[in-house]
Amino acid sequence: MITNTSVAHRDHDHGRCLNAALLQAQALCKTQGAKLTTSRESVLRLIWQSHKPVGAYQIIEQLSAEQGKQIMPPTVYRALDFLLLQGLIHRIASLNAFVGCPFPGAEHSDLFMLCKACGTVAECSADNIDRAIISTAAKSGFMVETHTLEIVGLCPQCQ
Amino acid sequence: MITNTSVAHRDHDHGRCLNAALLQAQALCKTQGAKLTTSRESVLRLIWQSHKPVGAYQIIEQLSAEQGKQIMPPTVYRALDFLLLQGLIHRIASLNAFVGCPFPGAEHSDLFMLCKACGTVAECSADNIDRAIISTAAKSGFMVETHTLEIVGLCPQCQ
DNA sequence: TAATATTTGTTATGTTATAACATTTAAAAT
DNA sequence: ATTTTAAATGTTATAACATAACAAATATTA
Repeated sequence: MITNTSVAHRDHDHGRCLNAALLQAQALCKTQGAKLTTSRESVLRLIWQSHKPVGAYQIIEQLSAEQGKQIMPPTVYRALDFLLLQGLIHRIASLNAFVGCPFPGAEHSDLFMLCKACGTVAECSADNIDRAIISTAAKSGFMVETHTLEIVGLCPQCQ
Repeated sequence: MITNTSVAHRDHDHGRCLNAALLQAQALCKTQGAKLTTSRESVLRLIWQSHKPVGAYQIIEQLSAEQGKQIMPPTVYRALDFLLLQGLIHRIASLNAFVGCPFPGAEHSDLFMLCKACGTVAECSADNIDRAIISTAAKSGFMVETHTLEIVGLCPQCQ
């Protein structure tokens, strides 16, 4: 099991999360031959401003403010598509929002713990859950390809 | 484990699904003191036209055609809200679409198996997965309230 | 049958996301 | 170096999903 819960749902020096995410992104893109352009990196940085999922239009607004000119939706959605493709961010379907992936590059299934009090999200990859899902689906003859698991509740700090 | 996979993902007489769903809905609403009005029942019937999730605007379109007049979004969204509240339908977050609940009234957690080939969805409630989710979250000190689990893959018929 | 609560109708708008095509920038081939 | 090609970005418009706010009608209760 890998998870960032001990960081995301606790007090921590978030600058380190941000730094690590950007460095990892640069490294990952280099090995993949993918171009982490300025605009893409800006979007990634905004997403990593906290552990709370960020909506596309929030990004548009902040990016426009930063750059002193109106940024259009396609600009941001294209960056988001790129970041999703590279596995640098995830989309939280139940919120229509995006969050940084704490372990990009590493093979993992995604499970998100959304705290309904503070809004932060921790990610976790748990083999036992994956196995339970695959075997349960198999009982119905269903072949699993991917899955989305979003858990809502209270994080340790908010209980 | 309860599931409708042996129906949803197989050839079957769908008229029986539709009938059962409507009868169950009427019974459930009666015991709950909730009013299953004509308009609400129409929306439920449209959702149960198949095991494929239906978008709100698809419902608006079909309902408008049925009734020979333009139905407005709030009408449909209000019906959807009612049906969701009564547990008669579910929302599939990753698709922004709605699907009928095959076992309304029965206490169950929701797990959806979406076939990416034929588009049908089966629902399943599996204790082992629920337990795995709760215990995994607990390891992080996270208290689970609800969860959304949407599995994408191939149904038995489409493999 | 009057008062109240619930449901539905209506208008307008908010929010999220993409299509289509033009322009610019970067990379590869000559 | 310069042409060719591919990739990324800019721009305009619109599609798709969802709700706020208030008016009118219908059903329930007192």
